[in-house]
Amino acid sequence: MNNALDKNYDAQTVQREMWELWEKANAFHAEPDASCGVRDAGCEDGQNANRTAHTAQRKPYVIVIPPPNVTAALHLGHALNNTIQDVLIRWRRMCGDNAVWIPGTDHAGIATQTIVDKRLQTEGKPALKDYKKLEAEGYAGREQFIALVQQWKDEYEATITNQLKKMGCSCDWERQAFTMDTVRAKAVREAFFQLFKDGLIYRGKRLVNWDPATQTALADDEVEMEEIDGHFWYMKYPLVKEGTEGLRDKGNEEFVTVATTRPETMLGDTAVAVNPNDPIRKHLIGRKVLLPIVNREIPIIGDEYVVIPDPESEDAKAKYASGFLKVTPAHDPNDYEIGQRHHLPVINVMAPDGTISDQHGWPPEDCAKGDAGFLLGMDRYEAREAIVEWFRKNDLLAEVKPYRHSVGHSYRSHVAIEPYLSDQWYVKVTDDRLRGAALRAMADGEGTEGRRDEGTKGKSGYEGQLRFTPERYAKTFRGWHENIRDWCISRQLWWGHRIPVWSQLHVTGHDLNHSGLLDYIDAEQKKSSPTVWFTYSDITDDDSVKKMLVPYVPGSTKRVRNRLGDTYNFHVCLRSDDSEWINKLETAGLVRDPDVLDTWFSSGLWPLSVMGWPEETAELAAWNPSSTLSTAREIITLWVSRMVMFNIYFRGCVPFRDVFIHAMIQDGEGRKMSKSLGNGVDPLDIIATHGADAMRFTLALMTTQTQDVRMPVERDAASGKNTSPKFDVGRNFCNKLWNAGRFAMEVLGESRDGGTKGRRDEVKERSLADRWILSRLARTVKAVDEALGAFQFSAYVQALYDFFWRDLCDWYLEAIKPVARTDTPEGEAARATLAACLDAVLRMSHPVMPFITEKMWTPAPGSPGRGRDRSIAGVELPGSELCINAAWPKVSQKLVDEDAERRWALMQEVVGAIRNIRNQYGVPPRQVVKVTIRVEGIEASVIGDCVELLKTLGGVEVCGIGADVAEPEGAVKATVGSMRVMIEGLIDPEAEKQRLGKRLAELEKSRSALIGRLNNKGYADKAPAHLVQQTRDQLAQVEAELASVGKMLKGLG
RNA sequence: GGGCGAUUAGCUCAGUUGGCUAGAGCGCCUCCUUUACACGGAGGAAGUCGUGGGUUCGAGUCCCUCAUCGCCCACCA
Repeated sequence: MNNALDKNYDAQTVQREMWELWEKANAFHAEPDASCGVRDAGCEDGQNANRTAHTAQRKPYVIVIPPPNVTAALHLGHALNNTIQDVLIRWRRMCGDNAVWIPGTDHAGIATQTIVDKRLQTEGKPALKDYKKLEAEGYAGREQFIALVQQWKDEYEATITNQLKKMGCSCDWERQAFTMDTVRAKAVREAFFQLFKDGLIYRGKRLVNWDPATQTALADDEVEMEEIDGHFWYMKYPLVKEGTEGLRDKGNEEFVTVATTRPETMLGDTAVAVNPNDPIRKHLIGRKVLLPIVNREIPIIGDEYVVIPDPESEDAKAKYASGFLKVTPAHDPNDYEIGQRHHLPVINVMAPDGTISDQHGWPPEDCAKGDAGFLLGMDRYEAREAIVEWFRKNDLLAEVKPYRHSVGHSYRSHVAIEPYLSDQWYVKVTDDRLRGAALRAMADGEGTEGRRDEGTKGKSGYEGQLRFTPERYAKTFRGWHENIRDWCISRQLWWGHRIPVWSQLHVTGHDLNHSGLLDYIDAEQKKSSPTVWFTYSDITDDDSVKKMLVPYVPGSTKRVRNRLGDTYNFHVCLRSDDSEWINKLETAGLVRDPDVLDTWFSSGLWPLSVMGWPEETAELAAWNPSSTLSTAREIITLWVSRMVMFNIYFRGCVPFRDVFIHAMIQDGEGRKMSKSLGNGVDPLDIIATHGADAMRFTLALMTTQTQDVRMPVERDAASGKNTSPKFDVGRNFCNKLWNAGRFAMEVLGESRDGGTKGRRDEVKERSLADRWILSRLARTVKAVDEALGAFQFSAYVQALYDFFWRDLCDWYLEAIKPVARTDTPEGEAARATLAACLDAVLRMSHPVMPFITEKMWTPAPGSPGRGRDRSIAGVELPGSELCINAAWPKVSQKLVDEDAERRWALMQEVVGAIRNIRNQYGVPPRQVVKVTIRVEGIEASVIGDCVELLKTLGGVEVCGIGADVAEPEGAVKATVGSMRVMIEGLIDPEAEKQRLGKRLAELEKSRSALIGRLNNKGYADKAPAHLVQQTRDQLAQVEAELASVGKMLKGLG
């Protein structure tokens, strides 16, 4: 390795070298320290006061990465989030914590499956459809397809890992996890089993968000609303004459008119509703209508959900409403609820692909009663047109109005969601053990109102432990849980954790008993740690639509035994892939559920599963709960919520203490970055053009608490890659740091003491410059600690920037140049101070710019670091081989020196005035000018002590300082507070006299013009007042300048 | 429709219990290749802090109104 820093900073080489150095040192790896966990250590103070560095008892600091989806490479948003996490981890590691950052990836069920399918299609290869066909024919199509997805996953997992490493992420790479690897699979099985056993997982027939394209159910939050230009169709349903039910009186018909945006669902109508408070229509409640096309007779019911029409209303619904609402329980969530309230039949008229069908809940005999046959097999949109056309032809279409409204679309396939009645598995998140616990977990009163069950006496280990930053996101979290519905967890996909349930539907108790299954299960369920658990629903005397699954307790197959004649849907959950049990179940005729789990089920377990749960590992004991979760706000509901509920449920504690919600990165126009817009930026591209440190620095600088980050994107002509000039800031900072380091090392290296001789000097001996810069250092360390503790990454970077560039480089380095290389006490002290400051800067910068700081740490003997202790009085900088492991600087606040700061500020002002004058008069940089300063009182002595500094920084020769120094002839003067700074020799008196004389003439001319105008009676009386005033003001200004110029002329003699 | 956030120099943003003569970076203008750095240095111009009210000795900061933009949630009559 070189002994000195190269002239130019080569980010790419440094990144490679430093990464190898860290890997060789195994610097990222941590082992759990069994003696203490986050949960014991952290409550009283999660942020600071963590100065137990290098002692035996280390506090854990744990971050579990939000696992990126293996669907695609990481983008800038990930770069931001992972920069934040790495900053925190590296900071805490340097503070002496046992810091660990656990990496991993997410299988991202539907997203990955869809992307792989799409790619296969575009490549013209056999795609999902074809494998489904194979599977149907018994040829293991499922396995083959999953193998292809696995390939994709391997590829992208490698890509993502590489990206994170290139960014410098100091994850414990030995602990890399994947949501679908064997350890995580075990956690998923255990969690599912426990929830199943505890009655928190049930099978329900409900309206789900059905994606007819991918043919799977979606969670509520996988549905995106899109504005659609649609129509309102007003359709007339003939009233059945009272007393003549079943007959249609062709001659003298009455109608009710329903309004709908979805005419095709009318096939499944089972009622028409009116508001019981509707004075005009309520009398029709109890009557019946004959549903056109289908000839189904359906009741008119009263339900307050119905909006009473009001054409004047601002509300679109009231404006468009007809007062009659068609009720289609199978195809609309609200109608479904109305149906439940009124015990209406549920008639599903569509197949899973969105075509009209009488095979999925519409009894063929009911369908055959009317004329609906021609619609069977039509796509829902075709059927819509056909039905509208039918109504038109039969003179039953009253009106059509255009209507813009939003419609749910699949976030994957982007087709409109069909509310669809189907059998799905649900987690009963509305249970107080899940939802209630999550609400109670929130800190600072957030969540305490959610505590409804006073029976839970006192705090139970998790309450009030969860804190959001920025705080406002606690509201999002709370609101979500208050309105949550049970969570549909089954997905009709192949890529995912397969649901560990074996079922037999419509089976009699006799059959179950006969196979001996009930005996096996009884025996197993009595064990303290059973492998199987069963539930059933009795479908004999109730339609399965309403019946939920009944979880059963040990020994209670009795009920089935007692009613062997009944028919059941029978479900058995297996805790593990126990082949003996699988054999028993399948012999008995049970079949494994083909569905997989919602991807969020496994990511919800992430903080547990990465620690090896359900095994009682040392990691689990020490590192769950973790310390901080850093994530994007769009994921608070999808992910954070579920982790909190699961962790509390399975382990009785929160999964993490702090949730930091970071900003979103948008493009220059405030749009989301996305592939379709082509405005996405690959972090690797930025690393190539600007360097990893520059990227991290810039991202951290832009991360404020309130604003999303706008990132103007440019296309680099040479590479064709997207980049942004925003990252120049970071690159420039790196460059500056590099060069300041080179300068310092040169100065320290030249001297015999290497900058260590003055280290034990006393404060009183320090020069003003030393006192001042150490005061600034003390303030900076404090500011940086506070910023990082409060997740204020921008403030952290800004404080570094100001101290290093503005104070250290612009002023201190320049100030000490004359003495820095001298073999004097002052020179020694300056070198020690410089070494300490730069060393501290490297340490403080390391979390955000790890590569360059590590590089600058190691190379030269005279340089900071290399195991060398750089401490000086009040500044603790113990030696360390590597920067990554160096102790975080500890600086005494006693170094804050307000007197030195005041003196320095005064000196800076004088220098500023001098420089201003020099610039204005075009004095060449090296030309020394003569300055005289008129100053009184204490300030006189302050400035008097700064003569050398003024000389160095202002390029002046000081001719006089004092209250009554004579004003030099022909001097240029400036006022600084009560001081007067005068520089002579800049003005050629004759030329200046001429210039001023000319100006004097101009001013006098304009003065007489203004006076003339004001003396004009007409003007003074008639012109608008403000104009007159303006003229007066102008005159006053001219007078003032005249006086000034006159004085100057007099001064020139 | 409900909620949250934003609106400060040409651009991107700071401004944490009300005291600001409102800051930074980029860009712009002038000067400078001086032996750490032109990815640099010195200086400069540039804002009635979205609108309209209110509270206060004092408001970018607190309250209300409106406008514009963004996000989240709800909703296929």
